[in-house]
Order: sequence, then C-alpha cells, then structure tokens
Amino acid sequence: MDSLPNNVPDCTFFFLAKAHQKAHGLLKKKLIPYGLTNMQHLILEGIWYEEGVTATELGKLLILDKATLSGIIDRLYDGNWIEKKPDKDDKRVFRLYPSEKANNLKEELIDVRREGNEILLEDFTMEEKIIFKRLLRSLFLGA
Amino acid sequence: MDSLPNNVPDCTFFFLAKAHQKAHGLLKKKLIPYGLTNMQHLILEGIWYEEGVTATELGKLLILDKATLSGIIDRLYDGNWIEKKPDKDDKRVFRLYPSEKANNLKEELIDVRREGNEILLEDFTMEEKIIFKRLLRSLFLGA
DNA sequence: CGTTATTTGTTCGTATACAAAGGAGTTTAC
DNA sequence: GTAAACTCCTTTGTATACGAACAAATAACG
Repeated sequence: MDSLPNNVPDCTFFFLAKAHQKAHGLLKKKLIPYGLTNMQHLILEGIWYEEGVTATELGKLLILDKATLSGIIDRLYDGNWIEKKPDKDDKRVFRLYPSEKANNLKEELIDVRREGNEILLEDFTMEEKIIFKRLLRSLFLGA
Repeated sequence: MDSLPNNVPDCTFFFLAKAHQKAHGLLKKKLIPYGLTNMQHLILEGIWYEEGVTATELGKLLILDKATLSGIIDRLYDGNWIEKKPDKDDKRVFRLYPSEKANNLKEELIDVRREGNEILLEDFTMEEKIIFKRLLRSLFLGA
C-alpha cells in the first residue's frame, strides 16, 4: 500500500481535514514554548482585537461553540493570560481582558501567527496564496 | 461587534480551521442517520479501499495517529461495522474487514460522501473546484 | 407586574487528536 | 541464540468540538 497521494480519492472533506491537520500541527509547535494551544492563542487574539468582549461575542466572532469556549476561557484564565470582569448591567455576563503577562508577549505572539502563515504557504505563488485564501473564505463564510 | 468576515484578520490558519469546521459539520449531519461519525466513515472507506489492512497501514494511508485510530476502530467494531482477524504471521497485528452490515450500505455510504463533496463546493465554478483541491493537496502533501 | 420566552454561561457525554509511556511480539546484530 | 532495537497496538492525560440539558438572569408581553 502506497503512502497516500495517488490512492486517496478526490475528496474535499479529506483534503480539508488534512490541510487543517498540517496547519494546526505547524502552529502548535510554534506555540509550545509559550504554553499556549492554538485555540487559546486564537481566543487571546480575539480579546486583543476587542478588549472587554463577552464569551458570546467571541463565539460569534470566531465561530466557536459556547461549550467549547467555556473550557478554553477557563484554561486561559488558569494560565493567567486573561482577566474576567463582571458586566455592570448583566449579571450573567463577564467581560474578558488580556492580562499583563499576555500584553507583554502581545507583539511576539501575533508574530508567531504571522510567521506561521508565511511558512504554511511558502510554496505557493503570490497568486495562489490570494486565490487559496479567497476560496477558503467563500467556503466557510457560507454560500 | 460585527459577525466576522471583515474583522477577522487575514489568517490562513483560521480560514482553514473554519472551512474544515464547516465541511465537517456538513458531512456529520449526513452521517447521523447511519450512526457513523466522519472519522468512522473515513476509516470504513479506507477498509473498503483495501480489505485486510492493518491499523498501522490505515494510519499511514489516511495520515492518522495510531492512538486516534485505536479508539475509532474500537467503536467501528462495537457498532458491528468491521471485523478484526488476527494476522497469521504477526501476532501483534490484526487485519480489518468490512462487516456484512457495512457492505450492505457500501454504495449508499460512498454516495453520501460524494454528494456531500458536491454540496460543499456547489458555489465554486468548475475551475475553482479544481484549483482549490489542487492547492489543498499540495498544502498537506508537504512542500 | 407577573408569566413566558430568550439569553448567557456551565456541565455532561461522546468523539476526535496527539504526545508519551507501556506491554507484547518481532527483527537485528554480534 | 539472545540481548538490544524496533514495531504494533493500547492506554493515559490533556485539549478541542459540539449537542443537550441546566441554572440564573433578563427581556417580552399580555
């Protein structure tokens, strides 16, 4: 049995899963030194993008299930990456802010993602990169 | 805070994760009636592709961690989708075969994937479909 | 204003992922 | 031939995913 390329059927589900698997693994390695997982890093960037967001807002912004978010936020909090402050009006809600520890690493952590992105697509031509990202976007942004 | 499209940074990691998330969800729904998960379905197709494969071979073919495979194979076995037969020469190995139940649904299950693939890319032009799959392949098949 | 509907976040159950370590079996090497 | 090296599969621990059910709180509405 060969490795895979020629055998694997022409299945986009599979291709997407494997492309994601590879990308995920690439970023994962780069984040290990920081003790952050990919998702934790993503949520942290979401909080930097809009300090004081609520879990629900983050879920909509990043298309994440609230149940999934709950755990990630817990671990970010336990790792001292974020702070939780109760909302003044709504007692159900708490708002999320980056911790000092997080802010000290902000530029560095954002660079990790930026560099990772470059490495991920380093073998694509400029045109391919643009097309690829456009197609990915149009795919998940729903037809 | 808007939904996301315009806000989300130009991050391929994110795009890939979300495209995969959407594709995964689409196929997942189509498989619920059969009581199969996406991964179980994929492994089953791998076994149809080469009856008698070993777990290690499947892992290489489908780029799956052996630890992950172990559990999926267990559940496929528990669900009576596959049979496990010990290898004649190597006592560590068992070979996997589809069950009668699986074979009775073979065409139908393969169609589920085929149709899912079409729906997934239905808004792409023929050219876009080809380019998209080519780029995904070249991405995960390594530089 | 009080009952119903909705919303926010948590918890539970199940299924991936995957690193790491372990047990059993097989192959290499000297 | 046997100890070291290697391979196959399982198990353990941690982190997503996500449907479903829940408690608490807020909004809607008659």
